[in-house]
Amino acid sequence: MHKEILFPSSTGRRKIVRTAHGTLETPFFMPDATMAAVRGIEPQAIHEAGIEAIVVNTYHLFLRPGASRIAHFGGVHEFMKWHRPILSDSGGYQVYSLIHKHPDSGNVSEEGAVFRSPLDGSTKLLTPEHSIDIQFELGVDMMVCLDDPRPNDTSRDDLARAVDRTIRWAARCKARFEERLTKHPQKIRPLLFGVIQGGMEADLRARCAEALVDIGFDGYGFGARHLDMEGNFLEDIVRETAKSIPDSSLRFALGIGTPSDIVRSFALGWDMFDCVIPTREGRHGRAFLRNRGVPISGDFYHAENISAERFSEDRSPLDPFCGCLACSAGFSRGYIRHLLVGKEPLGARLLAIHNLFFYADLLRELKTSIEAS
RNA sequence: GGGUAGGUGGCGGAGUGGUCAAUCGCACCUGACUGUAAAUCAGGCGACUUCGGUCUACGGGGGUUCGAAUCCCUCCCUGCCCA
Repeated sequence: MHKEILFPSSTGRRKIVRTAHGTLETPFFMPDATMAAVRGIEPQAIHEAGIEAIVVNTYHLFLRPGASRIAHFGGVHEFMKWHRPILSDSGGYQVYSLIHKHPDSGNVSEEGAVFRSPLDGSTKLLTPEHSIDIQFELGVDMMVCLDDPRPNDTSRDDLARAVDRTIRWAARCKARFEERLTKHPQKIRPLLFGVIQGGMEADLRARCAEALVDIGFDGYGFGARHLDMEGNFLEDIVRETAKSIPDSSLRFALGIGTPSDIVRSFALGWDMFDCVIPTREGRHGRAFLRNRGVPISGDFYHAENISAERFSEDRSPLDPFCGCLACSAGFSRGYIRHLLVGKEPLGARLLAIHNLFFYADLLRELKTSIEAS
C-alpha cells in the first residue's frame, strides 16, 4: 500500500497519519463512540478535552440506524458533526463479546458472523465484505477488517482455527476494500487495519501477523485480550506481536486500556489506542487522578470512586492542575459526588470529560517522551 | 361522639403460631468495569462476635402457648366514613 503518501514524515515511533479529515500524530488515544456518540459528550467537548480522533462501531451502526441511513446524512462525520478523523471498528469485537461469550446470541461460520440482534431478536449476517461496505458507507478514515477474536481460555485448536479464519476474512476484506477504491477512487483514501489474533499462543500470534503482513495493510491491530484469565498483562505476547509488525506500519492496540496498560503497551511498540475505560468509568463515578511529580514510568496516577461517601465534604477540585471542564470550573469533589449520588447526568459527564482530558494529556506526555529520547 | 381500616427495619411494603433478624422495592454503603448488550453489574445493609454463635427487635404494657411480628386484653397513635 502507499505508505509514502500516507505517512509523509513518519520515522520510528513518530508517525504522521494523513486522513481526509486531518492528520494525526502517534501515539494517540481514541475514545469509543460506539453508536456515533461518545456517550453523553458532544463533539466540541470531546475535542476540547484534547481528543483528535474517535472510534465508531460498524456492527452497532449497522443495526441502528443502518449504514444507508448514515450515508443519507452524508456519512458518519456529518451525521454526528465530528469533522476530525474517525476509525470504525469492524464488528469483530461483537463476534467476541456477543457470540463467543453468549453462544445463544449467534454463531460464526466461514461466511461471516450471524448475530441475533439484541434490538429485536432478528438474525443478521455480517460478512467481511459487508463490514467493509458498511465502513465505506460510513465514510470513515480508518477501517478495520472483520476478525474472530476469542477469549484467552479458548483451546489451542480453536484459537488456531480462529487465526486461520481471521486471516481468510482479512484477505476478503482487503479484496473488497481494493475493489471499492478501484471503482471509486478517493483523493485521500481510508486506511485499512488487519487484526492479529492467536490468544496467548506466541506462535499463533506470529503466524497470524506474518500472514496479514503478506496480504498487506496500513496498520495492524492487537486483537482480543492483552491480559490472561487472571488479569495479568501479557508482556511477552504484546511485545513480540508488536515486533512482528513492520516499522513503517501503524500498530493499533485495540481496546487498550487502563492508563498503565497504555503506557506499557506504548513502551512495547504500540502507538494507537482506544478504550471505553475513561468514559465508562467516568460515567460510573471513577476519576483518574495524576500523582503530580511522578514520571509516567512510575506510579503516576490513581483512580478514585468520587461517589464514595468519603468525598461528600471534600471542597477540593478533582485535580488542581487539570484543565478539564470540571477542574477549570472549580467544581469540588463534594459537588461532583452530590451530582453522581443524585444521578444528575452532569456528574457522569464531568467525570467522563475529566478522564478524556487525563488520557489526552497522558498521550501528549508519551509523545513528548519520543522527542526527548 | 359512633363506625371502620391500620400501626413491621431510614422509607414503601410482604409476612398472619415455629423453617423470621424478618420476602421484595427504594434509599444508603463498598467494589468491579480494558476494539461499550454497561447512566451497568456484583456484594453489603439491627448490635456484638473468638464467625460457632450471642443479644435486642415487628406502636406501649399485660396475657395465652413448649414457642408470638402472627392469638387474646388494654392503652396510645394515624387514615377514612358518619354525626
